[in-house]
Formats: sequence, structure tokens, C-alpha cells
Amino acid sequence: MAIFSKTCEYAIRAVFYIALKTVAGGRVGIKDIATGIDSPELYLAKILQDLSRKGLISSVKGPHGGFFIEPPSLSRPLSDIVEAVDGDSLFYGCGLGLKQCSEVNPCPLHNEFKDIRDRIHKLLNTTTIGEFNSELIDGLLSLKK
Amino acid sequence: MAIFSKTCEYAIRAVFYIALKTVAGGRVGIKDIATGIDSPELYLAKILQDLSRKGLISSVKGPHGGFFIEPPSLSRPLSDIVEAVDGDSLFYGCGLGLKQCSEVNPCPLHNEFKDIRDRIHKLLNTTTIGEFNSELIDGLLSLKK
DNA sequence: TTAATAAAAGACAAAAATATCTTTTATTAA
DNA sequence: TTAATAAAAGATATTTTTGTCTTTTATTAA
Repeated sequence: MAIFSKTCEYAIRAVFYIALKTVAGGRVGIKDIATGIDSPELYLAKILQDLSRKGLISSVKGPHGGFFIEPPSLSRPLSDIVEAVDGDSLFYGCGLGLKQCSEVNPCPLHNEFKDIRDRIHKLLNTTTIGEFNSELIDGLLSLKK
Repeated sequence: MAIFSKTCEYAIRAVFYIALKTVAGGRVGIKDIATGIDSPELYLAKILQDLSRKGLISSVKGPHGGFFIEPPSLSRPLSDIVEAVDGDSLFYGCGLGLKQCSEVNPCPLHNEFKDIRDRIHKLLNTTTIGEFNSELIDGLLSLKK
């Protein structure tokens, strides 16, 4: 098992890619994104439609259309993407899948996992969509393969 | 998304339950386990067959048969269960799903996730199958709902 | 205003995960 | 040695996730 669903992995990588490509104010097409992050084009299209509906990214149809990100959204945290796609069970769910797990009715791993979940949550809350742009431009970071 | 697959959640809870029920040297039937951890009986049977084949737990057929855990296995780490069921991608895989992600070709979250994965790995490596037995007996910990 | 472009939307398909059903095998006790 | 018990094994079913195909809608430029 991975931390995120495949859908969420594609979503995060795609948003990074769109951010990177639109710092100059441009728009980027679905083919370009799918190639840029090595994902199935039509599946990614569905994912981006969803993120677009939820306001995380923007799009325009027609010639010279495509996806882009509004400047303010560059400072939104990655947790917004994760919550939109995978929900918040990664941050709040019980590690052993118990619905009623809590401080007063803990599973054996409750405290240990609380710590880990908090760490993941904090990481995704303090990391923004736009913060890797310059490193991505410089080719120091990878979004594919 | 949860940290573990549903299968793995059932597996860990079941192993805890079997450990708990066999400290006295007894054996525990699949119905008992499924009820005790609130899981689908026949699906759990499949999971336990697998864990049994892999030597994590033991079983005997026939009257008074059932599942049990050899005393030495009580000190095995939880990571053995997780690896048997979910593989090791939780410990070593890239957070964004990139096959080639590494120190020299990192994804944007490489270092942050390395830290988190290491923490999860360490937690599961240092936590043993039998270490919650007394708390489980005392009813301080929950394995169901 | 028409043709071309590109995303949106809806339907469908394949694969993987989860769950169930049936038959077989091993063990025990009478 | 027979009947009862309980797990193993194999087949099948359902649900969820992932992926694809087709049609529609919005936008642009000529």
C-alpha cells in the first residue's frame, strides 16, 4: 500500500506541473500534463475536472485554452488536494480501521499512529502547491517515472 | 485513504486477537476471531490461511483445532505482518508513486516522506505481536468497531 | 457564422480489492 | 471406523479503483 491513492498521486503531480507551467501566466493542455507527469491522459482529465469543480485549479475551453492555477492558489497547502481526492481519513482515521477508535476507546496503535498522522498532516499543511516551482524549473525535481 | 489495506487491518487485528487468546496455550476458531475483531468471517479465513502459509501464525484442523501463535512469534514485529500482506511499498515507495524516485532523482516530497516512512517503519519494527496482550486482557484496548 | 480547438460530461470497460460459497482434507472423539 | 469438527483450497461474486471511449459544450480565430 502506498500513502496516497493512485488518483491522488496523479492529482498532486499534475497540480505541481500546472503550477510550474503557469507561473508565466500561460495555460497547459491535458496532453501536455499527462506526458509531463507520465499518467493516462483520459483518466487524468477526469481527475482535473474534479479539482477544477472544487476550485483548486482553473480551466478554459477552446483554442489556447487549458488548465492553469490562480496565483492565490499557489499558496494553498497540499492537504487541500489530498482532502479533495482521498478525503481526510489519512489525517484522522484509525490505523487499524476501527470506527470508534479514540482516546477513551483506543486501538493498540492509537497513540503511535496519532503521532504519525499528525506529522503527515503537518507536512501537507505546511507545504504549498507553488513552493517547488523554481526547483522544478531548474530540473532539480522530478514529476515522472 | 488509510495507511493499511483493509486486508492488512484485518490481519493485524486478528493476529493481536489470536495472540491474546493463545497466551494460555489454547486455540481459537475463525468464527471466534471474526466476531472478536468484527470482520467478515470467510474473508478473514483467507487472510489467515495466507499468514499461516507464511509461518506467522499456526493452525490445526479438526475438533479443538483452530489458530494459535507459537510463543517465539509473539516477539516478532508488526512489520512482518504488514510486509506479508501489503508488501514493503509503505516503507520504501515514493509518496508520489514515482518508480525512479531517489536521492539523485527526487520527487518534490522525497525528503519529507523519507522521514515519515522511516518513522512508520521504525514504529512497526519495534512493536511486537505480543506486547499488547496484558492491556488487551484488561480491556484497555479495543480490536473491534 | 463557421471551423477548429480543448475541456466537460456521461457512458462504458478492465483490473484490483474485498467478500462469499462450496468442496476437500486433516483431526478428534466416540 | 464413523461422525463430527474445523481449517484449507478452489471457484465465484461484488465493489471499488483505475482507465478508456464518445458526445457535448465553450471558446477562439478566420
